[in-house]
Amino acid sequence: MVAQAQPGAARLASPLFYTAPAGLALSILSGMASTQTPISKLSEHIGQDVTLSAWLTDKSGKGKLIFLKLRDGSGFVQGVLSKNDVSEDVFEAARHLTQESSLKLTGTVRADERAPGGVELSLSHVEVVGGSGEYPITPKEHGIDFLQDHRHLWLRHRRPWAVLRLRDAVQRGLADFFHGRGFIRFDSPLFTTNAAEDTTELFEIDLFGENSAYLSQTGQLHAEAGALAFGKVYTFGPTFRAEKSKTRRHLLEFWMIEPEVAPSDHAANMQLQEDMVAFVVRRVLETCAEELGILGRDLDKLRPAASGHFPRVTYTEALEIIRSRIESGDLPPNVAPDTQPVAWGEDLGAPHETIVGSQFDRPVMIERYPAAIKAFYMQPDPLDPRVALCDDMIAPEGYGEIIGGSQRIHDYHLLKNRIEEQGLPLEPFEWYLDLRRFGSVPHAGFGMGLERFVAWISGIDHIREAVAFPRMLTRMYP
RNA sequence: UCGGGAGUAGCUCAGUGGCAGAGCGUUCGACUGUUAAUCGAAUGGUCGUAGGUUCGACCCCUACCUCCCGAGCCA
Repeated sequence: MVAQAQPGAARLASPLFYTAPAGLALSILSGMASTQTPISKLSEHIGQDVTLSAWLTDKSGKGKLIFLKLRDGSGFVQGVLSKNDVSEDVFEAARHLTQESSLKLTGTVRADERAPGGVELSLSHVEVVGGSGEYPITPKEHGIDFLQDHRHLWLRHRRPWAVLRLRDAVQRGLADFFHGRGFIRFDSPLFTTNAAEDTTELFEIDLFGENSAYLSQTGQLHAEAGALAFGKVYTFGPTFRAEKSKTRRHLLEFWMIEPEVAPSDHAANMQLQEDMVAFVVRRVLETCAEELGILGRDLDKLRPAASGHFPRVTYTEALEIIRSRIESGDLPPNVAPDTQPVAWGEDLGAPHETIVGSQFDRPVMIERYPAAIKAFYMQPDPLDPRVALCDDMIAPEGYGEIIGGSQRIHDYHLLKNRIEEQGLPLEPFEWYLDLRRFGSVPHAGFGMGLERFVAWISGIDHIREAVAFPRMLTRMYP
């Protein structure tokens, strides 16, 4: 069970904070705002006295020295408390500080080779703002189930800190990329009445008894309406898939960015994917050295993707790669040795994607899958109608599919036939067919799963860590 | 849904058909440079749940629950 902080102890430790009259509290808070120094800025204040608010992540002692490991959200630093520098009361109280107590500290910033990060605080005063009970996540090892149960607290630790800051950097990079190219953000609804693909993957929502709706599994169809109105749009938001998948690549609720461009075609669509991924990888390499370092990410495995030039292979070529790799017995370590080759017309499984991905040092795009195994809205290749003008982008290092995209059918009759062939009802798609009745044009787009992308960038082995509070078959709490 | 693995102290795990264990954490004490500090002491249990076999079950059997890994499906 989660240990509770003891409010009584906190009040005792800092009576002023809890009992001060409103006016006084306000002046304290405004004073804090003007003098607080974030840990990330400490290196700009060497030799100066600073005040900061932070949480205690760990503590160790050496007789008349106490080392406080501090975190304030912006970064991490060590504070040193020497018995000679502070009053007996402060030193004695510091000896008994508990993990994750929130503190207000005053001290001198000092460059010190012995400190990780090169900067250290010589503390002159420490005051407890909020006490902490027996904090469950210790500096020792924990299992994933325990950590997930305490995700609300686990977020405070280094690894989630690094991953979720990378997620933020990726999201900002994506927004900058698209706006730099004249896209507008155009967000699709989350309640929908029609499935883009298989209805078994939809979460049904009861709407006041009479009607039902579904949680959106893609924003693409509505984004197509946006593209025909604005030219270049992207939707970005949560999507929901009722897949009973228990793998490192699946969430029930995940965030997807879906650009859609009109007019556009298959070739331009693939180039856009490559440019987007390369741009964001470059951005992360430039701005997130600390986060990548905390995660121990091998940057040499990330750098090739920053320079673009992603290989493209057709589905048919991919089958040949898979067949020859299986025949030679040269399989990646995480692919089962009994993996079978794929016959033309069958879909690729995750192990097959891993085999193809392992051929290259950067993402690879597999294009022109058989139309029969792909979604109804994908444009058939005019040179070979058996295949669709579509592609999947496979991340290296076994991270699997991060993007799926296609040129969309722009011909009214062809689209209507495809909907009917799939056994889907026409009525919910009337608005979608309207897009072809009125000034249709070849257009294309794709969807990228944010958490899969972040997992690859971070080098973490499961996408549940790429989102603050993952929603999975076995996880709805906290 | 299918296949494999696991469930014992707050955490990570060992364990044997016959008295329930270790390390870490926590608490107290020592130590002026710790980095998962070290040293000494204290603290800690419905052995996932229910039933069965047995003189005796944490251990063997059955069912169920939960989690982990993989497959399918996908981003």
